[in-house]
Amino acid sequence: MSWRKEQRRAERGYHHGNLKEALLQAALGLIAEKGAAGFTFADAARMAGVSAAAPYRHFRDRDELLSSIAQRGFEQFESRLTAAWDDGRPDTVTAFERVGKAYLAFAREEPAFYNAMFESGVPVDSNPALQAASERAFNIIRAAAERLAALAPPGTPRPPAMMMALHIWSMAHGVASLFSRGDAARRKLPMSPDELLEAEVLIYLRGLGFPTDRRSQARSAEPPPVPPEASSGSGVPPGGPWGKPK
Amino acid sequence: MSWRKEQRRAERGYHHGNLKEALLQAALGLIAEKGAAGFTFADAARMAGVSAAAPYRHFRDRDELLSSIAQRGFEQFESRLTAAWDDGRPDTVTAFERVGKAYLAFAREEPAFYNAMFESGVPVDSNPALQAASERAFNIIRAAAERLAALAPPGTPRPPAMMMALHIWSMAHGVASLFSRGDAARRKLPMSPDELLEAEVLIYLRGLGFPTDRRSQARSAEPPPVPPEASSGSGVPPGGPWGKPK
DNA sequence: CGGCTCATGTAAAAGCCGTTCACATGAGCT
DNA sequence: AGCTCATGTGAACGGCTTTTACATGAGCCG
Repeated sequence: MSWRKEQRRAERGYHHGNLKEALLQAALGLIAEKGAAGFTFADAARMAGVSAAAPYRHFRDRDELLSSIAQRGFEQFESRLTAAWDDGRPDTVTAFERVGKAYLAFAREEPAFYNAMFESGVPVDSNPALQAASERAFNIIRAAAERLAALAPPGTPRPPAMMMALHIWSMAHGVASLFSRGDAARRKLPMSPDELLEAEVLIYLRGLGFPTDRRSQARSAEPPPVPPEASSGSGVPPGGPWGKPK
Repeated sequence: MSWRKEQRRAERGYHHGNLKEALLQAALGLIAEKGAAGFTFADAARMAGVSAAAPYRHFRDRDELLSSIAQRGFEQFESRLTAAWDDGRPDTVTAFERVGKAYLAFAREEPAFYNAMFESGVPVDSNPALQAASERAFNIIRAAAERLAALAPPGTPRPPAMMMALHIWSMAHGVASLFSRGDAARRKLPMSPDELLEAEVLIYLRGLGFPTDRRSQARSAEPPPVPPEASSGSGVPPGGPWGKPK
């Protein structure tokens, strides 16, 4: 009856316009605030200005909303990782590290998505689209690992790219999940999560025999002739991947 | 009124005997079944055979129960890690890898505890006792890293033990959280989580310059005279830390 | 042994949430 | 204008959390 309601109806088109989108946005905000566990279907409805039953016209239940958000999260995640990887430019190792940073940045800047994707208890296989999105995201890491593996110094056995990808993923997820979540109470660290992960990945790559000091890394993705000293123990950059934190 | 109730009263002593313990056990079972998110205070009360209000005599609210379980989890975790570390016997690297395996074993065998500790959204600092227990557990890893760092091959800069500990923790947590949770739907892997983590840690240690083939590792914790070839690139075990999975 | 007291448990109630169902409404088509 | 179907509403059910007033019986004190 109130003119306010009429006006709102006018602003948006039909009934609500696009309740589905509004609910997704509201849920995203609520999850960012109170976590996926604290998020409530009714709250999202209230925030969108509709009754508590309305959301059921767009989502089978609360879990489906969560799953939709997780799916969207994986899609954005994929595009961020893709951009960071930038097809291995300017060189494979640099791009690889950028992917690691992008992983952490996503966890930090999109806590709601990250929460829905990895910490909400939504099983990845609850929804084929979700599963597919998750795999597409992982495939970025996998493709990067593939390129990196191809650069393995000759003479040493070539590491399986899949394994490398899983290792990198576990490191990034471990750091993000333990140390890199914004406002929520987390552990105290002697260095930033970014630095922590960067050092971890560098040490790991060195363990695989990759030269990890920038000087020896050619700018092209094509394997340059590796100077023999680069894969020996003395190729360690002075100070190591750690060193004084800035 | 029912004789059944009377009998139960007889079996246990006073009122219930030890409701607190019964509630903790019930909650543990429920969390193992349905996850920390699905666990309900009322269910635990029902399982213990008391009214829904009774638990409030022992826990301020549901969160405090969860936090108590997380605390207990960290205590058991600490004792498991301590046993696995076994003060670095028979040699530091072997013991170190055993700690990694113990980490995964705990996540796999005590999903309820692991869930409450790391995935329930309970902030570590919600309870000083919880925080302390968590730190004690981490200190095991830290102490192990300290011993390992002391073995760093001479000539190379010594890695900070704290950083190593954080790296190892993030790897173990990453693998456990992404791949190593029992019944819940998880990703498919080309190798077991244990193998994945073992390879990851070995590569990492090699990246720090540690000799990682067993032959070159003395049984004592005292640094043996490191043969110079052990820290060079040719010290790689044939096949690398991966190789055919058994 | 009798009675007091306090910890421990119960019942009932308020408030919230998820979910369902019958019903209302209005957008777009004929 | 009228039909129809997608979309939103209101009311209702059961369940959960938490609080409050009340019950009970264990252990102590005389």
